[in-house]
Amino acid sequence: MNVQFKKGALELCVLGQLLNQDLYGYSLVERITRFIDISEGTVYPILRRLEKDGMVESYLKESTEGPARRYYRLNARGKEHFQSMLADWNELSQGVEDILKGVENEKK
Amino acid sequence: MNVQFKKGALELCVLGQLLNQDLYGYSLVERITRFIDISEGTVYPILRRLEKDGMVESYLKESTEGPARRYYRLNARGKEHFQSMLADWNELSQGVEDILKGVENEKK
DNA sequence: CGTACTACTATACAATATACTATACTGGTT
DNA sequence: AACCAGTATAGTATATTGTATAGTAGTACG
Repeated sequence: MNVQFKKGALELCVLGQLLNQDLYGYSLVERITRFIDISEGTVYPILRRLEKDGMVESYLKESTEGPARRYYRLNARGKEHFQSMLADWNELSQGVEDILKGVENEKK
Repeated sequence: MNVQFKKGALELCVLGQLLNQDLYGYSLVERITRFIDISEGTVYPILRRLEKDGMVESYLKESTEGPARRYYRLNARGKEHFQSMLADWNELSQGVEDILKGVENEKK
């Protein structure tokens, strides 16, 4: 998979997952990896950045299956950010589609 | 528009435009800008990179409306590259869609 | 002489990949 | 009981790479 395509998209996916429930980093990796190849070393920096930028808040919770989990909760600002990113994403993917549209037609 | 989303996507758009006709840098900017905001300082590096990587060949052609235009022609390798990128793009955008799907449903 | 057309470059910025380190618990073997 | 492998979990440093910004410069035309 072209690496560059993922730029920004992974953050959008993380935000989308947090929209309806608090999740911890490792579970985000598991969830997203079902659809897009992503590694831990990518998710944690995203979460740190989101926290630094005031989009999410985090809290620790004990686990019976390993070390304590750090859950992330999307706050109001994060939700706005998600909506804004989603709009951009839709705009871009629509733009790409429009630009490539007709290529097949003209081809023959 | 989120800058990061465009990573890679602009190259895909350039390749798509060159699939059926040779074009020069400035015209690529004009064509793509109709759908996605892109500047000259972004297009020329992409073209240089594509040429360096053996995806396109270029040639000069005089113009009556300004300096000579450098046209770019997509070669066989470039066409393969486009198909490969397009597949990746479709895979990613499908992945993002799948991940975000259901978010609205769960919401209420 | 100003404006549009066209090519091109240098620098900075930002997100991801890679390749780690480190800790906690579980289950099996000795 | 002690050890060890494996899984779960959090985290970091460095390199790579593509785009944005802000230019320079040259040609044609009014």
